Amino acid sequence: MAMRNEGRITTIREALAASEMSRTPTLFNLGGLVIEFSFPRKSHGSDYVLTLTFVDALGSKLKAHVFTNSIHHLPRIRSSNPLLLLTHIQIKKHGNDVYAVYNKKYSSFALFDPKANANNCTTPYQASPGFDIHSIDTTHIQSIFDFSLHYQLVVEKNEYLISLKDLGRSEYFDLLCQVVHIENVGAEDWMLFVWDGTDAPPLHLESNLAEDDPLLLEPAPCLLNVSTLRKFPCVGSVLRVRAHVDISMHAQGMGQWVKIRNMTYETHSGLWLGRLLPTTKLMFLPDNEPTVLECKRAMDERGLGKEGRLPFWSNPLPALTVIDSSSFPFATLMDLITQAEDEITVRCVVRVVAVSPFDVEKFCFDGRNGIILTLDDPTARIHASLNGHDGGMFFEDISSDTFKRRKMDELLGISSEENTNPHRNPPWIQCCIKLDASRFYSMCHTKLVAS
DNA sequence: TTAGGGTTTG
Repeated sequence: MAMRNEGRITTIREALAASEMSRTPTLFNLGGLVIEFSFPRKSHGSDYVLTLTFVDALGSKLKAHVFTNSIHHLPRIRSSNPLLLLTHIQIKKHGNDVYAVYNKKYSSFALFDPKANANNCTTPYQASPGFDIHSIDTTHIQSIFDFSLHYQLVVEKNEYLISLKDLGRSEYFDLLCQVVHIENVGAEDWMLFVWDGTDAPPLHLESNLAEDDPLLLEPAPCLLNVSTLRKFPCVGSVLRVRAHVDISMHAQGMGQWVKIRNMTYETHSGLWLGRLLPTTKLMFLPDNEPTVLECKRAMDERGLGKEGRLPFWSNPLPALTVIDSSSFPFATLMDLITQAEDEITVRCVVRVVAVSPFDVEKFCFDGRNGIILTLDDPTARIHASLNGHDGGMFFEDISSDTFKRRKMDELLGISSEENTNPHRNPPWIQCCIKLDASRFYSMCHTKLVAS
């Protein structure tokens, strides 16, 4: 195969033009900044594959497909816009799409973090075995380094880009968000925790409440310890996103902003669960990217006091409950979960998504006896007890079991035409919740309105 | 070789 200009790095534009003209396959050296990439995965052939898009010093973009024997030999993109050098690369066409193909037999690559080595452009953080920096004209490398230091990535907005508050609007979507945590939840299963400061919409639930089912607290099995949860934001929803690929080698420090392109979602027991697709692409964004700044500004406007603690979706608040004291501070359920103090009572706006026992005739509020309520807000879901004196107070104005049943149905969003509506939509209520020294939650100072 | 893709009413 013919190599064009050995040692020289060609511009993308030049390589495309030359490959168009040439009748025989030609190899090129290319260099640029990686702006988007797929997760590493097994190809349908014998190799592992990762695709990426890079931009060169003239602003041209090109996709590259990298095939290697081992998943560990694929490029690792660990920061926003690393510098990529590709040598002995073939340009191929598929329909109207043109892309670079990395062949493990004769191609090589190297990745540099220009921000980490501004003064040393010859030390890659990762290189394929065949890579030799001395085979490339260093003046070309320097020009790409210079370009990288001034490059400002700007996310192109399109109709697929949504915020978490728009979740469910389309089956496939893009998300611009901050990664707050990554957890390995099985051999090949990873969970990504992402946040953009907005509240995911409340979901409808199955009307058919299984007997005394307190519902799941997480959309998929994944237990996080309190120290991890304490690093999560307390306002806005943190979406759990399931990934069936090893995302560990791209794992960033907490707080990295990303654009996830082409993902989807599922729902489980009224909880959102995002899902990465084999075609999902990731873009690391610098903290000063304009769309990121817009996101942060919206968060600042929401404020962090009382207003910021009220679910975006709870206005107007139906008057189903009253509280007997307004002296407790407003909090989200995540405020409560991550609370460092031993004991505290707060005011929350939540939905009652389940109750155990379901049968009101089994309700008993003697001493420590009571019921378990499953409460959620845009930030979390918890089990809270309602017992003893607080339980008595909650139902103080509700005398008969028939009335109690009607009020509980109202609270759980069960429609009176039971057989016609398969879903229920619990209304928002205000309540007080106490966290005790054993980290149990209980509802208190709250009363159902008898009407 | 593999992937490629903004996605299916047959």
